[in-house]
Amino acid sequence: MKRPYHHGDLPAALLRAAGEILRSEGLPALTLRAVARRAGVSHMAPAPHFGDLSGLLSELAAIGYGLFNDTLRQAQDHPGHRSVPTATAHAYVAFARTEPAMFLLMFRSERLDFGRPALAAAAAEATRLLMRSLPANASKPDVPSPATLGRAVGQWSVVHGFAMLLIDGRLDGILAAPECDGDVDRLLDLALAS
Amino acid sequence: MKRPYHHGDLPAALLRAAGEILRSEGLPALTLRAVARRAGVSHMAPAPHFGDLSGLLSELAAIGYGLFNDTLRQAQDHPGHRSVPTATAHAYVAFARTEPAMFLLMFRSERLDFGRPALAAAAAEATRLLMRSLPANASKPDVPSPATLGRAVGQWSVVHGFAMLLIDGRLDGILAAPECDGDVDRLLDLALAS
DNA sequence: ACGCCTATCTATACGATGTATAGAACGGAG
DNA sequence: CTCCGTTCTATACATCGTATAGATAGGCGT
Repeated sequence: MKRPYHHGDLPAALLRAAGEILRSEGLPALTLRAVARRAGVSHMAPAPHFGDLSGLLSELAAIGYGLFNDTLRQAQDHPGHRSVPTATAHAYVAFARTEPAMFLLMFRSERLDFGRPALAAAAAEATRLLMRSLPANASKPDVPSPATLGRAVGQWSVVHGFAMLLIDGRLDGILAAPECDGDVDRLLDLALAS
Repeated sequence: MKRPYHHGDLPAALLRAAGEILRSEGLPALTLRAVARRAGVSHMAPAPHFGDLSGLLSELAAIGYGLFNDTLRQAQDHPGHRSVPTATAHAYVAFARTEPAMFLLMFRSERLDFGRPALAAAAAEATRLLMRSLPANASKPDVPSPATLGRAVGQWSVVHGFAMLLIDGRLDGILAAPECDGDVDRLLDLALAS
């Protein structure tokens, strides 16, 4: 049962290990050496595939954006009883709640390299999906009116800020209030209604 | 010109050095050893005063919240041509733009210890100021109506999300568009108008 | 005035991390 | 079959946070 010298598909195995560590132990535990340990290789094995740490984190974040985009797409295709923008907002917050560490990794650009094609494409697709959920400018869809632009940025900002504050525990006190009774979706609806 | 063995007021000197490093070199450069180096003491000198790293970061964040609260207060007392909530929003974003590293430190609770009285008090005062900028519930100011609660959380979320996305560079593409022409305040006004 | 006691600061050590480098093992091209 | 580049290992180094032990100084009781 000796592992062969060449792994076969080490990049995929490393990304899988990184994802597991990120989910189970959080962002601070996501180190290069820990990933290599979990994948059962030496701590310098990732180098030929990902370069340095930011390389691995960026590829992992690209995968995260892929899942994120899937979530947004599904919410927009099947908004249920909600409007499309509201459904998108709930999907956004739900992703941040389900995968908080991944969400933080994705929106913490300091350790990420957006020069990587995979990450750049996935992140661009995410913003495209977020902008799509808004009523387009009829005359020229490529050049949105200031009002449309403001609505897009405003919508994104509310949802992103809500998710960030929520993950950071800043809304815990408010969530405990009897008005929402710990119901995050209800509080989000209240916030969106303003 | 030999420095005495006992510094005199090492805690203040360390916090000053930490603030300088944070401003000039950013959050990742803010290490315990770097702070001690800049203050001219051994790297274990901070321990008796701040305990571990999170202690020093928390006290520095408390100072940051103090400046932040001053900014908010001044905007609310002298809103100028803007409404009080809008002036508060602009002050919020202006602080994040002027001191991005400090802003990130303050809203990155993972390395902070909110058990520290100074930090807990300063952060609580910040949320109080943010909630104050909204029309209070006339009948029972302590128990806000759901609509008021929603408006408070919504307002905070937009502004926080806008600031976070801005600092992270996520709005750079939109800012370059001709509608706002790089004017952050204008884009914020558009976002708030939605 | 004197001696101890505690807080403060230094020196040293240890494990962990990211990265650079050199060398070993493999796989495919000629 | 040989060579060569890719992949992986082994080792080394600087840096970080922290634990521990020892040096220094200021304050307090006597």
